[in-house]
Amino acid sequence: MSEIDPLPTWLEHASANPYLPKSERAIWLQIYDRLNSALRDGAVNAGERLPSETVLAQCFGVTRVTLRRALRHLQNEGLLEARKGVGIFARRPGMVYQVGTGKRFAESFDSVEGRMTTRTVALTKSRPSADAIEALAIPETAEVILLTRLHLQDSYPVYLAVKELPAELFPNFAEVYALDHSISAVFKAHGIPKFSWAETRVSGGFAEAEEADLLHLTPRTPVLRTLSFNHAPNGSRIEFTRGCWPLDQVQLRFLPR
Amino acid sequence: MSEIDPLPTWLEHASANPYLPKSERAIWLQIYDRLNSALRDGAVNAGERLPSETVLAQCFGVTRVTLRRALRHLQNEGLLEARKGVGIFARRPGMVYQVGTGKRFAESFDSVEGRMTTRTVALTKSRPSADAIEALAIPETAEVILLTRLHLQDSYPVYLAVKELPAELFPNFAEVYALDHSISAVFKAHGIPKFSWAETRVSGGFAEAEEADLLHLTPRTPVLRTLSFNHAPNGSRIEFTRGCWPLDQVQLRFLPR
DNA sequence: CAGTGGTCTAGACCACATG
DNA sequence: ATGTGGTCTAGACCACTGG
Repeated sequence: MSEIDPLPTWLEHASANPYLPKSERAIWLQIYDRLNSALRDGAVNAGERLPSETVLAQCFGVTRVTLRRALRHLQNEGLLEARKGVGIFARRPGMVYQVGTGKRFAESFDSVEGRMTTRTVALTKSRPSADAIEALAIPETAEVILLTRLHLQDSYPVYLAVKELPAELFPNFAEVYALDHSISAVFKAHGIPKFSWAETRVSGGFAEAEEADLLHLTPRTPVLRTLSFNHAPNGSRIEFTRGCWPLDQVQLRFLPR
Repeated sequence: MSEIDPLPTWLEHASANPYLPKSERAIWLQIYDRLNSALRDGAVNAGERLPSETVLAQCFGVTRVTLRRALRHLQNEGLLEARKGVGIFARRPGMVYQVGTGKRFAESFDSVEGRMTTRTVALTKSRPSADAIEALAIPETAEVILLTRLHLQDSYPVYLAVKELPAELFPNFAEVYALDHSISAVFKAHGIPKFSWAETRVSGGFAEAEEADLLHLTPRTPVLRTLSFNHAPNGSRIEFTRGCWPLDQVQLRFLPR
């Protein structure tokens, strides 16, 4: 940080009345409350960097350990991201994504404000994962196309997808996909003009290092995980997707039809 | 604990070679690994109490702070539950519950091993919550039946449900429900022999104090939350349910039909 | 009452990213 | 070289639970 570096106004206020020492509520929770408000009220903007832990600890009149406890919980809730050696940054407060069923996945984001884009992180071939073997009903010696994509809203990552597809069915995957990064274009080019959603499973987990990096989360942050299956009209299974979502930023919506 | 209280065998082993001081992996993560294995391998049985934090810290040759870090993560994963003033207990490692759609909720647990039971925690009347007002399409001045139920597998809590139903539609709710604690029996008694699932929304969150207590979780543990809606054949909305699940213990499964 | 987990302090060293 | 977050120590006091 620069030489004198003035405190943000929201922090000055906190600095004056740091916390209530004999309150019912633990000190770290009071600090959590204040930071939480500052983040949700917009006193701190998304992407903005917070003062360092040392400075914050001094402002609130506590040890770094106590301060870090508050920070850790805000990270778990997806409001903050810590970058080692760099600083702590405000994430965007959770918007709700209505990821429906019955409709194609791309349409799921229609109701979202802002521009949704997709970044292709990796495209390789490999052996299928254990889940994919079962989901796609292929032998473990088969080859799959492994496609990792990151979905962004206004250049902000909100969803990480790792897809596995039977390589045998899509000999020209890379070529077609390169054109406009569209999966359905690949399907169409291989004689599958329509495909339909077969099943989705939702569970919870914790962000691995790479997931955290791509999603701008602190490692080991809780996340929502999805397993999805698509099949062709003839019933053959053509796509298996593992999804990873920041826990607070998504609301998955399922309708009977 | 009793006077001399011998260490469990799995701990003795750890005690001898506590951790690798100059390893890549952080000390607390190495401790996490050991405890994790002990819990998943069955070296510690579900419901069993661990030695106190002080004892564990000594065994692993670390401070309580470091040990507690490992414990906290195991709590987040639903493997441990800390009870203040009492001790730390092993939870049952996560089983997967296939909570389907299209079928009635009770059937969702059919595939589960062990005996599923339901405990009625509370049954009162009150004003509808904000979510319920929208979900049930009732005015905020209306009255709802507020029903809290805990679902157990072999007397182990796996799912907490808070239901809201328009009181107007079910004048004899309490009487009928008292007979065999069945919701569908109540519906039937009020002229609704059939009802169908309308929608489910899934999101994440963190266990409140009461939720944690009922589900045998440590407070602020990450959980899966569901919002479900049921309606009668004529389309009127008759039930709104908020569900809370231990993050690791559930896999929600959604099919198109 | 004694033992437990929950909280907090005041230091310290490290790996990492940036200029 | 500097400042950052990540880790760890060695104490301490508290509120709670159970016998």
